[in-house]
Amino acid sequence: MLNKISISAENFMKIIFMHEQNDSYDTKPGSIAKALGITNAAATDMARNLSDKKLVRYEKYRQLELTPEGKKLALKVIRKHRLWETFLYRTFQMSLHEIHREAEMLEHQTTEFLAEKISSYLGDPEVDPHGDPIPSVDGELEVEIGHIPLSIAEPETNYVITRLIGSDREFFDFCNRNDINVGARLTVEKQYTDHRMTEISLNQTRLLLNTDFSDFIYAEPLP
Amino acid sequence: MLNKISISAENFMKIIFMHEQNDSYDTKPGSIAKALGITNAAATDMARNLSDKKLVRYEKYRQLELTPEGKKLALKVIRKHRLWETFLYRTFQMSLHEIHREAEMLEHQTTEFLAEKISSYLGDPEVDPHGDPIPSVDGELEVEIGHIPLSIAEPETNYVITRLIGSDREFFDFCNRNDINVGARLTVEKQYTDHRMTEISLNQTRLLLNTDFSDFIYAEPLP
DNA sequence: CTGTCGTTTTAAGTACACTTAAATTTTTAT
DNA sequence: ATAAAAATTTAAGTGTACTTAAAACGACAG
Repeated sequence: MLNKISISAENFMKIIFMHEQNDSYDTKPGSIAKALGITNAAATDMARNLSDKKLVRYEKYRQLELTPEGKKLALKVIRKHRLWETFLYRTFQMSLHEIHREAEMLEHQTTEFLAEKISSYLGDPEVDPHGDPIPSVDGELEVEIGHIPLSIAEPETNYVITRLIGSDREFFDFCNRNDINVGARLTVEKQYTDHRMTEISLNQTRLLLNTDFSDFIYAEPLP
Repeated sequence: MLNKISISAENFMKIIFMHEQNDSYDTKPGSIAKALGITNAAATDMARNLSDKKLVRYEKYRQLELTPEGKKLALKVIRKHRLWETFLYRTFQMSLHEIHREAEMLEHQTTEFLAEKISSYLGDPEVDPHGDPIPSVDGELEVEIGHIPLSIAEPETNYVITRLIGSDREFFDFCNRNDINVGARLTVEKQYTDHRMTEISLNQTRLLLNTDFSDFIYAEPLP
């Protein structure tokens, strides 16, 4: 009954979960396909497949939804991913870009046994180096409140960075070069709404971000 | 040209390499199949497949042989396996059995980049906790000399344990309970050749090993 | 209300990693 | 030397994870 689930299926459910959390994406086969780099047809296939296994709810032309079991599996994978990221970051001082790339592979070959060794070795961290919350062993994910992307932040206000949710190398290179890390403080100076730019200052430096970056840096206002 | 090679293929080549090193095994599809838990037919299939890719030399009814490229790939996988074992052993104090089980999975999802991080973190070790030599980055494997299984060791002679090559849990449980570790010293007291038993003593204790264990504990004589 | 555009689904096909069963070859035992 | 036993190969078939191409559908613009 509890037969092994494939790497492709794990990734598929992981993406559904992430899109469910993220209002800017839908969970129809097309957008899952796009995120995974496969064709729509392949995604429909997988959806029907996982539906048979009762991990995904699938009705033609409608949004995909994870069943409770599907969600549980997705969270297990995400937990392993974020534990690996934290571990690689701390142990080998790898960059945010590198840890993501490696965790993406390791997450699928990690037993619960190892995952818990890693977790307790790290002191059961609650967030990974990108600021993403780590699901608990029993599949709870802390709800996140109050943080917003810099692209819609209030001008002339002080913020603390809570998450860096980009995934490409250039984004992380940029963050690195400018000390943009989870926990860093900054001031949002001005929003150039028409041109979709955000001016911030941190460390006595001013930076002008376009939405390619400002959409992916989350922060919450300082009191 | 350098297209990705599958986990199954990596394991297949790894077993060929190990059997090539080990006179007690042959490298015909049948024994590879047995080691992998697949049917002979599947092994023949894979052999033809890897032959097309020039990683294995295959002629009907004959022993399989790795080509130089095949050997290089096998050694890369074995390097990753043994680095992971060493790392998990040192970092999480996992048992010899556990590290093998986990490394068996992780080895296939480890970039050269990560492997080298692990290696230098560990101080570029030459052997793993089982005493198995770790292939170098460029695919050299130290030739092993002078060590033999306890089953054929000289009676009334002192030895130092160099390798523990079992793979099942009971074997490692046994080693653990009796302080049988790489580097430990012992005396081979007597060989009961007819009954295929070896009597050894270490730590003021006498143990009678049958070949299920004495074939898998390697040692070299002390001067 | 309808036509069109974009998406989704279906259909057909490929590659891989297997399986079982039958045919063939090699090995071994007498 | 030869026949039986054991192993290997071939053949046919399965499930997964894809692909391309064609058909079906839904959203919405006029």
